[in-house]
Amino acid sequence: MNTSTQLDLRCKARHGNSKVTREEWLTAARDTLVTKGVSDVKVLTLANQLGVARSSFYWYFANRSDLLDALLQEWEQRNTQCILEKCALPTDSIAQSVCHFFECFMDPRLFDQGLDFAVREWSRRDPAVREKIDEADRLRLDALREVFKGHGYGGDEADARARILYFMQLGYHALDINESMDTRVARIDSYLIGFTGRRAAPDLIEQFSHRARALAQGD
Amino acid sequence: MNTSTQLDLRCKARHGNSKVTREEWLTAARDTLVTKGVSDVKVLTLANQLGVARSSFYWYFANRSDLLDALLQEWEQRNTQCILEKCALPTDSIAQSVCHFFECFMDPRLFDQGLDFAVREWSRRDPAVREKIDEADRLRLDALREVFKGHGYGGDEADARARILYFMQLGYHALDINESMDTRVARIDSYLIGFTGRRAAPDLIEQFSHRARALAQGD
DNA sequence: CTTTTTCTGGACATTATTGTACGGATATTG
DNA sequence: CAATATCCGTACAATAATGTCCAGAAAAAG
Repeated sequence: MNTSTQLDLRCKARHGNSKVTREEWLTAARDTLVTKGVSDVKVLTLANQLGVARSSFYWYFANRSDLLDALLQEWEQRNTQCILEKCALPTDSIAQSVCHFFECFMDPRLFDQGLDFAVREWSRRDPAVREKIDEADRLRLDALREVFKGHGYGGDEADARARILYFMQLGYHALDINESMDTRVARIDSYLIGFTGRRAAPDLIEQFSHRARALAQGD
Repeated sequence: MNTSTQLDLRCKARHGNSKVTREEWLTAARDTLVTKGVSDVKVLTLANQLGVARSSFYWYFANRSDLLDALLQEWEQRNTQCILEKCALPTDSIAQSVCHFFECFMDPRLFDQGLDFAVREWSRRDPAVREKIDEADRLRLDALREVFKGHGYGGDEADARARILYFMQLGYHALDINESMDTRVARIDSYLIGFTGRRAAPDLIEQFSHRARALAQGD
């Protein structure tokens, strides 16, 4: 408890009269962006949440727009990278590649689904944000298409399957379904047939299910 | 031109000093809900759009919440019904059933994709709306699962394929992709393989492509 | 033409949100 | 301890949004 307090003090209250850090403003703002949407990210609300006066905000940020810019930059750096990395992993089967892709969405430390969706919603009202989302989608779909092509699918089918897989994953989260990991894991066999058109090796499924349940526990 | 003017008069300005109708308030509100989200549906903005004073709004609606209730009711009556109807159509092949399902999303008179997505976004901030979205998703997925089961798929695979198909469709629109109908039709063959795991009859594809292009023209 | 019904517009009160100014509190530094 | 840099809080100003009140315009009904 004592060391933990010291650690807190090293992060917060590092200088002067500080009660909250810039990071805490950003975290609160990201939470609101994800749960309530960009138009509910308000300086007053965040200040009340953090228990400080509204004016303190303007020490860390020039204005509200400055805060939103920071959030967008955070998303831009994080979410696309892990998909591209998973797609680049060499595998023996298409099923294994698809499982790698799935891992992005099962481990909250990799791909932040809520943030991705929130930014997408935001993009519908802000052309600058829209441009960045479009580029992210293009990069991710390109990577997935190459994965299918690398496992012997023709250009057209690789493109269609990449889109089905990507849109399915996005659509799943857009619906904000509340399913347990067990429920999802139970369907992985059928999903892989649907996505790849081929039956996956049983040991791959076993391996993936094990890893999925471990991730669900560890978090 | 003359008859059209008469028709306008029969709808608008039916009584007293009227300049806009309740329907016009609703239409403007629906447009804003779809393009900008629920938090941008503001009485002042709508009044400016329609060219009347803000206070006129309160003749037609008790308050802002009353307007939003009306929009939700409109969505509830429209969007789920056409999916259930298309799923209930008897067919010779699963591919034909999937094509029927697709028709909902190709004909704007049937399923309003923008409205559906906007309500989904809205539901993330309003528990009452969330309940109605959940029920709609349940009904639609149930119907799709029965379609696959009716064409010989086992329970688990039918469930997985219903979800893939539904989430793919939702995800597609969530990403707000701008593709021409020609581009989409060119992929239908590969899509059907991905969704059903079976190759569709060539004449079915030809028939569906023809109908798709006709719908794109007529609108 | 008069009365009635229907709808609009301007004025007012209230609340929410953004942004600025400045004094003051607190830990760090010398 | 004194000086400094850092951050917070109160007060003020401006704008936008909601909702209410009521006079009055305009078509419909008599």
